[in-house]
Amino acid sequence: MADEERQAQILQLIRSVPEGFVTTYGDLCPEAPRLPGRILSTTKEKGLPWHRIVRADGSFAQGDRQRRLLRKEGIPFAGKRVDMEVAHMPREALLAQV
DNA sequence: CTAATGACTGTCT
DNA sequence: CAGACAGCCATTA
Repeated sequence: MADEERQAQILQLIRSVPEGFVTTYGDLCPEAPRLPGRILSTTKEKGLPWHRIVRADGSFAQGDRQRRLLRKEGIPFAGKRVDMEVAHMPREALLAQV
């Protein structure tokens, strides 16, 4: 049952990311960054701001499709990647919201 | 049960 | 700055 708990926790964190900000896979699950990724690729949950989940270095996994959504939400860019200095929402901040 | 894979990450070349 | 490696967890073959 711990697995579902972990997944539910991750989903909740994803939902709590405010518009205009982004978070990383590592923040959603420091122990296994691949988990959030797998969940996002397999889950059928709707309305998830999956585009706000980016890599630790500010690059994103879904290429153009994601880039456009991010830009549309007014997320600051640093060249070709997301400006983490400004738009990054740390794990602690997400936990604090809940 | 073992091996391979994936929306990852930090460290080393 | 870009590419290669090894670690990490759960799913799939």
